[in-house]
Amino acid sequence: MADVALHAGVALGTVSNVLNKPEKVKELTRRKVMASIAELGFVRNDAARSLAAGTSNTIGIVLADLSNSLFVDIARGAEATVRQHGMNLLIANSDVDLTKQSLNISLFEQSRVAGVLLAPLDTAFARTNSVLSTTPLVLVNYASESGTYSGVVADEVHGGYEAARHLIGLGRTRLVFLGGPLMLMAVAQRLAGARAAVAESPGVTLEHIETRGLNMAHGRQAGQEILTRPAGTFDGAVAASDLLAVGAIQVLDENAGYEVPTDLAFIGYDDNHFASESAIPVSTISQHGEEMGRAAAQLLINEIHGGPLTLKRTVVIKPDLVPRRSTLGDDWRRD
Amino acid sequence: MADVALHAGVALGTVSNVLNKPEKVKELTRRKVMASIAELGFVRNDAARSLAAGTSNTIGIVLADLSNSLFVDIARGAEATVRQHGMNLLIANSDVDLTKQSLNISLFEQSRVAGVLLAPLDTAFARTNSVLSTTPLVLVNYASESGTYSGVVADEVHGGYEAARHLIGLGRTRLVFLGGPLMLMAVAQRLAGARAAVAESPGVTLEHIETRGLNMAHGRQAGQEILTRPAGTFDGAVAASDLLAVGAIQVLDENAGYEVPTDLAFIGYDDNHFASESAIPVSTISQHGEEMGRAAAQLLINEIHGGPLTLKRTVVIKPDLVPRRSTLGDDWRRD
DNA sequence: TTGAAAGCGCTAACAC
DNA sequence: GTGTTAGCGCTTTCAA
Repeated sequence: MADVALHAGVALGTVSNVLNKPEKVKELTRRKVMASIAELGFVRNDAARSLAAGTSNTIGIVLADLSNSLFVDIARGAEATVRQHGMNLLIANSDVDLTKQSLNISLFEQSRVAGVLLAPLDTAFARTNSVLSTTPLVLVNYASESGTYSGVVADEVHGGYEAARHLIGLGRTRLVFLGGPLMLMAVAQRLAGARAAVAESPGVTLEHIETRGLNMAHGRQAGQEILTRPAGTFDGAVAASDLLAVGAIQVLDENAGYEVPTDLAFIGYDDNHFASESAIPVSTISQHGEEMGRAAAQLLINEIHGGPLTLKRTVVIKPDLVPRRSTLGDDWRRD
Repeated sequence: MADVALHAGVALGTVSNVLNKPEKVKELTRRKVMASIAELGFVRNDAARSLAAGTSNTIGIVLADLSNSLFVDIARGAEATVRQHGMNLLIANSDVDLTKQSLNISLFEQSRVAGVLLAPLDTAFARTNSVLSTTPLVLVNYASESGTYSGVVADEVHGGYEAARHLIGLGRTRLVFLGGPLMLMAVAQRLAGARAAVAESPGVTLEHIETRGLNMAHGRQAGQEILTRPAGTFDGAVAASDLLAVGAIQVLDENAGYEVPTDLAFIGYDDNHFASESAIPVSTISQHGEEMGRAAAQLLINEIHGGPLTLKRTVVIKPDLVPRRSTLGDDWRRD
């Protein structure tokens, strides 16, 4: 920076001002300095900057699983908001590993980012021992039970409710809920929501087939399970994830007897990028990942500016129904 | 750090040594210091550290598109190698935006990471103006034409060749290549490989249906195109991406007349995570993203340790055939 | 506006 | 092994 000052014939402090408070510098001086910066290929050392300034302008986000499009959406949304505030977003992937998650959090702490967004595994944030002393932390997709942190969550109960309502609205009365393990809060809540919808609809029943996970293989198993029942046992299915739905539908599809959605209408959950692209586009509940990311970033930025005593709050984002062919049948038009 | 030293009753320098060169400190002292660190909740300031040390221990990776599983795989592989060397990996997403890509690179430059991995868009790295003055940079999935940078690429020509060979080996003789635009180097090379395989097989023909992109919608259009031809025009198809293949297969599947793979065997490209999970699991060419990531990270680390005069080299990773039902039919067994 | 100077928290080289 | 000290490159007073 001294070189730049020399080259531009100004004081070192002025160069700093050009970079940080351009409005405090005469336009002409500013141009001169900028020119020198370009000519010398100068790149400001952010380590020194944040050491001296005591604050960084980057925010870190720790994602539970980059293979899950929900988290990618969250990151995308967070980035938009962060950029809007002139800050940058750096991503760390925990890859469904609690140890890595802790590591990543402390990595960001060490590098003194302005704040951290944490999108943990459903059950995984069970008291991450890394106690963020000073770094502001906002949770995404997981509620801080103790109210220690602000956070953004999707209203899973509502999502489950909407899914079941949709089927009931289509005249389905013998529902089945596919999903598990119930240890996963999100699954339990979706099921609760579906149950609530059924409870308020006389004549509608809901059975729960518990799966051991939420991916496509589990979906196939669930599909097999459905096939063991007498034909017509169910006429509507809510799956706790799109993958589950797709897997189950495949099995049902291979074994003539159950046609989707005629015999059995299916709705999934997550709005996974390929849910709309499978053979039978799957109706689903979208959690609006980008919106969650944006909201979380906003909360974090508030906290960064507001200091540690900023009121902690939890923003709840209502998921929405995205009906497709697996419930509407041919009425559904592909774009 | 001074606090820790005081608390532990040692000198400040000793605390530094405990953190950086534990072997230079007596075990007892080390434990005392660690205890104080824990008790005081001390977190080392990495900004100061890298400022003083002149080197950071984190590596940044700039990814073209987090929604593309190839890039996620690359990141995962890179992280494994980076961690193995005691360093950390931070991810930035360019989101298919050249401007963001440049921004992300300079972001990493500014924060003085030890090195940068860049996985650009196919054609997008056209002379990114950010000239990394000092920061070592290694390319992934894109070859530096000028030999300025080391890099890791998949052998696209070989991949295309293998795909076509697979179909020819199954007795298919009237092939079609789906893919485009040819502006994309990867597509052009895959096509070239397929052509090479056809050229060495007398009696086998290859037609090219050019698409305007590589996603599922383009695949559907290509499928329509195939349907306009007389039945039996083609008996084998190589698609430049899995999404393309899945889209085309869907269209063919809906319009009885073409059964996959009986009438038309299909092979895609990328080993996209859902290629194996679509209704008809799609045979594909896997680019071994994780391996590419590992190799790139290794090259970068070599360069970091070896200094700027390290020999630049390009590692080529051969993609492999992953046969599934869309070519093998019922012979293929789902796991 | 400008120039000078005091650190930010840590590493590394040096004597002890 | 341990304690001391001079910076790393920048921001930010403060007086001019």
